[in-house]
Parts: sequence; C-alpha cells; structure tokens
Amino acid sequence: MKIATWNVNSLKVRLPHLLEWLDAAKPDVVCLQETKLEDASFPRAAIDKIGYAACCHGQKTYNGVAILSRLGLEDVQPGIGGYEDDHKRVLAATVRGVRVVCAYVPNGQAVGTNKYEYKLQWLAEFARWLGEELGAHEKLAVLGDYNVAPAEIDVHNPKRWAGQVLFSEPERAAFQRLLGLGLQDAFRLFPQKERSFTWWDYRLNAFQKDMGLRIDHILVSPALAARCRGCWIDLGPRRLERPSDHAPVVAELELG
DNA sequence: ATGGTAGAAACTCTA
Repeated sequence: MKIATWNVNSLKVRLPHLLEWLDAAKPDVVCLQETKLEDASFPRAAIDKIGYAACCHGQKTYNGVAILSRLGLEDVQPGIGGYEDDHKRVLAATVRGVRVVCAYVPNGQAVGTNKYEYKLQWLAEFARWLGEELGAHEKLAVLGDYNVAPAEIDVHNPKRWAGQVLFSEPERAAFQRLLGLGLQDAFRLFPQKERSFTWWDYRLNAFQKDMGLRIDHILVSPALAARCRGCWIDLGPRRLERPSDHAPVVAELELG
C-alpha cells in the first residue's frame, strides 16, 4: 500500500496538479493539507471519477485537511480527541486495517508570537492524543505538514535557521516527543540523498536554489515501520507551473 | 539586506 502526504496550498488551484499526480504516482492513500475549502466546495466528483473515495474536514480561506483512498475509508473522525480547536487541522480514517491520521500542524509564524505559543500547545495536545491512538491502533500512520524540520540535516542552512520558527528547539523537542511515543520517521528508515527537502519558500527563488526544509513527514508505528519498504519525496509536482510550495512525500507499506 | 511570492479575500492576513 502506497501512502502519501501533500500540502497542496489551495485544492481549488491545485486540483489539476493533484489529478495529474494521482494518475502518475498512483498512491493508494493521500493526505492533503491546506485545502482551504469548506466541505461543501470539496471537488468530490472529480476525485471520485478517477477512483478515489474522499473524506474532508475543511474551512474557508485557511487550513483544511482531506484523505483520499482507492481502497475505501472507514471510521472517519475529525479533529484531535479531547481538544477543541477552531482550526480544521486533523482528520483520521482507517484503510485496510491501517489507521491513517492526516495533520496540518500550525505554522507558528515567528518565535515569541501568540501563533507560536498556539503551535506548541497544539503539538502537546497532538502528542497526548497520538499516545492514545497508538494504544488503540497497532498499525498507525501519521502523515502531514508538521511545520518542523527535525534535524540540521533537514535544513538547507541550519546556521541561518537556528532559533527560527520551523527549526527552533522547542518545536524540535515537540517533534521528538512524537518519536518518543514510539512513532518512527519513515523517511529516515532508509538511506537518502543529502539535501532532501519537502518545502521551499515561494520567495527568493528558493526552489531553484535548493533552499528548502524537510517539514512534511510520515510517522509510523513499530508494526508499520517493520512493513515499510521505502519512503521518498516526489519533486515532480514542485517543478510544474504555479506549483504548491510543498512536494509530496510517499511511503510504501507491505501489508500481509 | 529583514526584502521577497502566493493564495484567498477584500483593501490584509497567513504562510
């Protein structure tokens, strides 16, 4: 089973890229972030037409998540259990016995701001809830835009990014707490090329200069880590005209 | 050098 995550930065704008990518990459499950669409505006027909079921949890203008699957979707649940959040950032569903969580972690804007404090609080609630989910689901995959680069190797210029939002110590500690629950970073289960990134700022021609960060991740429970056969970043969609600022991340799971 | 671009919406906010 091929699972993927992609921050599309407006599903309305990126729908042609998404349909093209689904046809080319043929993932079985795709978690989308920043759909920026209310559920009533979700392009269900176009996605259904190419064989994917979809569930969505969206809002106008900001945030919004969705899960697409060509292997069915069961037990769909929005939000972080036990945490009231006005932002639509989390959606979970079960596919072939795998509990899939799609997450759009708050960006945090800048260290020291209210949005940064919200991000840290949000990550604490997320970790608390994922601990519960790990207890309930042996096969758990948590895919999304974490808005955290875990290590220096995940940042094009770690000296310049030191202490900045997306790479500050408290954010990295919050990410490590997710790993501390027993989740594993699927990308780092395998050898990878240096300078592997998933996001490049639209500004300053960052993609062309390879000035990126790896902030989109697929975390897997031990049972899935043992079945993970590969994990890679697909740069194709980032090279298109009018792209998302993020590239998709894909993992291959071998299920019995 | 504290810029720059993109998206949605609406004369600004978020990323």
